[in-house]
Amino acid sequence: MPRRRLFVTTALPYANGSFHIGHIMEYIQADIWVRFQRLQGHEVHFVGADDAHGAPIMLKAEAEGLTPRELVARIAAERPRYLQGFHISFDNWHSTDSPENVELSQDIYRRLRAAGLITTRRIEQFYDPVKGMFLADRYIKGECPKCGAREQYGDACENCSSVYSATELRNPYSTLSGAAPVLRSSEHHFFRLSDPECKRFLKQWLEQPGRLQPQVVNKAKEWLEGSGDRALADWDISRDPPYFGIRIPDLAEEKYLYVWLDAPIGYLASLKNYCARKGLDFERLLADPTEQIHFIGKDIIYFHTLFWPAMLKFAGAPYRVPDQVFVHGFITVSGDKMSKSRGTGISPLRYLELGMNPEWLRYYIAAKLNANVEDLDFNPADFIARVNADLVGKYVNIASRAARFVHQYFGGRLTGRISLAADGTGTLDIAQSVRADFEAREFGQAIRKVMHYADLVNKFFDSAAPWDLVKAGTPASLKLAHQVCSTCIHSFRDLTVYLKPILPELARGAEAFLGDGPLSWESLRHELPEGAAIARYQHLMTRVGEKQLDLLFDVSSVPQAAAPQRHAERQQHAAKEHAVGESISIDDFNRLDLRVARIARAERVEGADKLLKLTLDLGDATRTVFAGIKSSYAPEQLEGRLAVVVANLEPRKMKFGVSEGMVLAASGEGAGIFLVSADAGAQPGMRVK
RNA sequence: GGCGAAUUAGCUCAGCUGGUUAGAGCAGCGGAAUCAUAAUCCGUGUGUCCGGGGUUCGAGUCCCUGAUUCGCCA
Repeated sequence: MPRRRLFVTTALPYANGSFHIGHIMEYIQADIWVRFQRLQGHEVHFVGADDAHGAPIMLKAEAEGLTPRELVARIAAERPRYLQGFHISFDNWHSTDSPENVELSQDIYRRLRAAGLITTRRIEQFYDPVKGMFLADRYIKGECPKCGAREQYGDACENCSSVYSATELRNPYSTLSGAAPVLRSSEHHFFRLSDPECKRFLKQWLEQPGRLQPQVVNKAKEWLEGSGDRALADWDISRDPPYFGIRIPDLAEEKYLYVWLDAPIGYLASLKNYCARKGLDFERLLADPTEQIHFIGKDIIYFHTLFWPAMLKFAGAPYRVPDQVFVHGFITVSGDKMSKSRGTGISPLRYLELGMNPEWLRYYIAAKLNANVEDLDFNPADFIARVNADLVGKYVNIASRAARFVHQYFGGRLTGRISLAADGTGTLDIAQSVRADFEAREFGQAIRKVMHYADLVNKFFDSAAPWDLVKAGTPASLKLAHQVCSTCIHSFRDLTVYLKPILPELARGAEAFLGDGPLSWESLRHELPEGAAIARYQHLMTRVGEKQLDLLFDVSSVPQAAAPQRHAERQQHAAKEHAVGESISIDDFNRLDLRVARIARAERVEGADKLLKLTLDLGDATRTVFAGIKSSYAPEQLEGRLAVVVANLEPRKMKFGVSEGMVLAASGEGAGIFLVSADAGAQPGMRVK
């Protein structure tokens, strides 16, 4: 097998927020593939980076009183904890806000300009006169020109789902300052994606067999070959100041490259930074026969199958077009889309903080991943069953049950293996097919085969019953017992090789037990020698506890980070997460039992920073509720007031007592909590709807 | 609204170009064993393969149509 050289990346996370479970899933997928390739003996360079530029970061930093760099640095500082925590084996982690990226981005821009693929033209856009900046659609709201719905963003109406441009909104205002935006023109730079030569190249690139998943090719071709108003448009790649980004070079006027142009170049910047660190030649490393492979989510197919290959192609050598782009779906939790606001998301940090084994998650994700662009569902009960049954019950159990005999009766030394089945169909040779599955990212299929193998070994052990053989105590029965147990250990070693890309730490423990040094795919070709000594068996993995999962999902006890937001993307309306939640039916609403309550008593709580203890009169009942409103209300202000309470909220045990409901209050980004009250005349116990 | 994808056992999912009584793991139920982290082994599935039409000797698999869900686009 020729040795391959692979340059592998994962999508760059936007540096305005912590990693969420979706990022971690992608890293796990890529990491398993990368580790598999390394076990094959291939040369792999696996890099990531923070995507640091763009308006959202600039504005968020400003809101927090930081410079964009300070904000990005804060986020960057927490990355290693996650990456190490989940055993992601990046060779390098860098940032798009780096000298390498400035150099490469400007170089690519210049080359594209020289190739005649950059044009400029003046366009009119809304401008916020107070804030002094141009406004992207998601920073403009107004009334829908079609149906008149209020509070709609500048690109589409959530009410009637019509699409328009921001300038068509009625009574538009800037969400940044509240000011009415004014039209202002400015010169923009465009990448001529619609150039016939460019389209021809993309078509050929897309159709190259084996490059992309078929679904992805279809999607990209839809965009590429659209006609009329669906035709592929040129790509606006410039932004006016103020902007946190990379200057457009050779221009007197201050203009910046759009963040989506410099973001993927960050892959190369990270590689270049890595090369400098390792004393490698960047250009040589990029050149043939290196395969350039990107793992991405389905939300950014557009950028990675159109813009990115076109940029690289027409920038020319040493840049090279991606050889493969592997697209995965999203992770859902119990069938629900990940949603921080509903608390169904899994916090990777919390997972680690609870001391949960990262390899449980790696295994579970691997077991459910295939090469399709399909969403993957995290189901807690399934997670427990899968991990405990497969890893502890089947795989680890093999070593555990066989090792004792080897030590007790055979001096801790192995003999050769025998056939697993009485009929001689024996050693199950799944090495080739498991290898093909890993290569094709059909991890679920690989695991199915591996676990089938583990099943066979357990059956073999059971039917051979070495405990009876040693009891019989004849030389022949002892010899057979030795062979049976040794065979299990040999098989356990095979299984460990197969699982090593997924479970690197567990494999380390198994390697220590087997005493044969680090395992690789090559290890499958020879077995442990006659008389090889194994170490005493120690537990390799504990079971997942139900309680741990309860804690993982008990989001009410941890403050949730704000939903991380990607930067401007055509395909994603990230900003909506901050706006109105998804719609619910009237039945959903009716499930809430909201009642008017009179605050009979309000007391400070000893030892609580934020809580007040409220005794509520609901007309026919009295409730005790702990409310986190201490920062805004003195207890004596509250007594006698009317409030609105969620009466059918599950009682919640808190440090200071049981809270039997929740008092409604409003709060925003700034300080201040504002209790919702009922107008005079309302009586305690009245239903609110 | 247009285009596309999905819908298979309680759960998570396999089922290639249509072909014998539709599968796996887990859960459940019944049993065995006791080496092993109560792990393991044996037995056990009457599933409108989303609904309805059609093509065919034969359809989970092809065509049409409807429903639901989800994307992309307008």
